[in-house]
Amino acid sequence: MKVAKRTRIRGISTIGQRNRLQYIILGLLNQRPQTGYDLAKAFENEIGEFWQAQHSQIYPMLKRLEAAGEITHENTVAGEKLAKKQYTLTPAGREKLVAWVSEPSPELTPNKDEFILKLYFIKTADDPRIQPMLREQYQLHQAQLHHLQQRYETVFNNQATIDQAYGHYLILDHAIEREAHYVEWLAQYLEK
Amino acid sequence: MKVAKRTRIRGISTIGQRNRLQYIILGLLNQRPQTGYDLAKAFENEIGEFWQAQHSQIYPMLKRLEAAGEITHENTVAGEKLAKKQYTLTPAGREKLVAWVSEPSPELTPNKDEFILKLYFIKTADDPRIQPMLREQYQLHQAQLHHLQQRYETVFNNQATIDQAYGHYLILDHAIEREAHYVEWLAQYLEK
DNA sequence: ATTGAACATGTAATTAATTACATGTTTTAA
DNA sequence: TTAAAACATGTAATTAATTACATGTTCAAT
Repeated sequence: MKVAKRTRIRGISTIGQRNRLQYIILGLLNQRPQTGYDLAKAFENEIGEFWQAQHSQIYPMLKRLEAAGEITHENTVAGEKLAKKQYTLTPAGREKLVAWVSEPSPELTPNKDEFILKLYFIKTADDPRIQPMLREQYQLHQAQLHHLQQRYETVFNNQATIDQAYGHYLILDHAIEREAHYVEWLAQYLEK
Repeated sequence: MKVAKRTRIRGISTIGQRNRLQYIILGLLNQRPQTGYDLAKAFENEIGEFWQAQHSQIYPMLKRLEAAGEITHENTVAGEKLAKKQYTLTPAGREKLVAWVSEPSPELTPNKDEFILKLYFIKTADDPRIQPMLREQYQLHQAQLHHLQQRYETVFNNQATIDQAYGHYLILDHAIEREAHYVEWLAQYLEK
């Protein structure tokens, strides 16, 4: 069996060529049968908070997964003649999904934040660009924090929802904590 | 002038096609003239903490930047005949670097963390996979935290170094805070 | 003397992902 | 009724990045 090799620089591995989209699609189809269009929509909604994919990547991936026997589709027609393909997980697909979730994730992902990258090239504390940059990032992350908090209040307003989507709850909680902490860190270096 | 377009999903933009490597190379050459080999080394050292690039990407990029008039090179020979190309920023290259650092960075970068992605597909709090996953991530991020703290102690052991590499200091401080907070978050959900 | 690690520079093949191109249907609101 | 938004499915072109292929030199340790 072929195993993907990864470059590894002091524990931080590259992330580009791992093809996680296939697992996301399997995971989404495990929730319920869906069309490619539905999956593309999912990337504009909750999963879009932490992963992106366009329909131009999704449709070919659906064909690949079907060719591999991990999903199947059923043709349906909406209205008079609008063709739809409803995709479903096969047992093999479900197995692959479970295997992926169960296997270790021993890699740190580099966070490719352009602001951080720019800071690296600023040498002195009195560089006049620093404060405007901090202010811009403060606004950006403050807004994102509010957005995530609103999502939390909308989605997880009762214990039942948390119980039914516990992983989603965890990662939203994590994202909120991360943004709150980012904002705090920025505030620490912002001049009053 | 052609301007790169970006997809945007509720403020989170994609990051793939932005070609930041060119700016990193300009930034590194601004510090001092260097060879492609030197630049590749830099990605194994401090800049490697938050950005990666292989020599197979660096050498072609150097040619592109030189063709664009942003860098030039000088041939030197080490020992008897080992050819080296020492690259230097041109005024145009320096201008481009300054422009990039100065322009806004109004985008949030999605953090493509595989562990987070897997969590999303776990539905209930009593799923037996959660605790082992949390423990694995705890170890991973604890180790990374220690690594970053050691780097901090090695590199920034005096005020003069902080003053001369203030941006680097900021981002290392940020990375340490981020990891410490990640570890705390994991601990919160770890069963004793 | 020899050998392995580090120095040094490239190209080729492949994959993932983005952006653009392309076409048609159904629903909803003005 | 008509026009725009949303539904629905694809392909093509391009870019960034990874992995592998390819070659040769110099230095340090044995």
